[in-house]
Amino acid sequence: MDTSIDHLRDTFRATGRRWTSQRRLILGVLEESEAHLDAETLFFRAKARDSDISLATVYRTLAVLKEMGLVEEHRLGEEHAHFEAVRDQPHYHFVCLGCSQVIEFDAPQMAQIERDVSEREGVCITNIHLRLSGYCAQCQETMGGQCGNQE
Amino acid sequence: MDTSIDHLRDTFRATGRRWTSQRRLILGVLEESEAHLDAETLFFRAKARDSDISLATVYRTLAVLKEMGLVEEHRLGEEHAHFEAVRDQPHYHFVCLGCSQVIEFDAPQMAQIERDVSEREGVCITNIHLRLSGYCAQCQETMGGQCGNQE
DNA sequence: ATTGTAATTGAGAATCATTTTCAATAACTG
DNA sequence: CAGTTATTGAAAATGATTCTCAATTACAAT
Repeated sequence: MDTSIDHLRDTFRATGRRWTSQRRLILGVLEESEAHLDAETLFFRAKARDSDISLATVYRTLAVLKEMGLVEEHRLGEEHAHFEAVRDQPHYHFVCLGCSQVIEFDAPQMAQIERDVSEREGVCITNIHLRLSGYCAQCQETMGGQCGNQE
Repeated sequence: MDTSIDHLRDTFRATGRRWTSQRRLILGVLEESEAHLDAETLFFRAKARDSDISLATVYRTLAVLKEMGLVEEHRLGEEHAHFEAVRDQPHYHFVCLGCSQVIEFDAPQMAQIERDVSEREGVCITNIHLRLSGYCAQCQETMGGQCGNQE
């Protein structure tokens, strides 16, 4: 039978890439994690299972997985990138400026925006990044109900 | 009379900040530029008028202007940040993966998304970053009509 | 205007995330 | 199994941004 892992391996081979233990490992960690891992966190989780893996390999593998459309990169804060395995339905992110928690949400209106912009500007859209920021319910309480305007 | 520049100076003073020639210069360059300058470009344009200004001051000033809500920072590519003076109506960005051109657009549907998310999640939203990427009309032609899916 | 003070500056060093180099290794091909 | 070459680990390199520190300068109070 043709498992999803087998299929993945073939996808790698078909593009002249190799299906290495490091790549299997990194993809595994990504898929079984809550989303939004940064490279460092991913590196430590991978290292727990293969103490020889290097941070450079993590970055290289993430680049390959992005190229293959299996992983998305997000800038949730200004600092460093976060990565998540691509899932079926698209989703967007809210980041709390107080506690840094990330809330995922869907927004059906995006489809319309995409259509509008494509048509109006004649462009072809392949990626959508929507990031809202502000304060989550708890942080609003802590701050006494105010809700400023800095990022 | 109370010009907008006078008002700006007072805003600086009121928060214990100083209204320096460097800050005036940087704000000036930002406001008379097409949007989306990166720090380096801004630095060179400022340097043309004050050869002593340093890149560190550009970054420091941008940080202050962001804090004051006068400037927004965007990640239009993965590499470095771009900055633009805040204008009245919000707008969003499309970035062409072929030629890197940036197209600004408005999306009235965002207001509804903002309301939906605020209510559903109990959050308070202070910032919205929407970035679409893909291929502009010209780049689509050059590539022969295909429109892939990598960022 | 003069002076004291504290914010700001320029220059360069430092930091942080990420990428590259290079020799050694290991995945695939025949 | 052997040859080719993509991939790897380690460390150096890069690029963007931030920090350090002594010198300067804006502002407030004389």
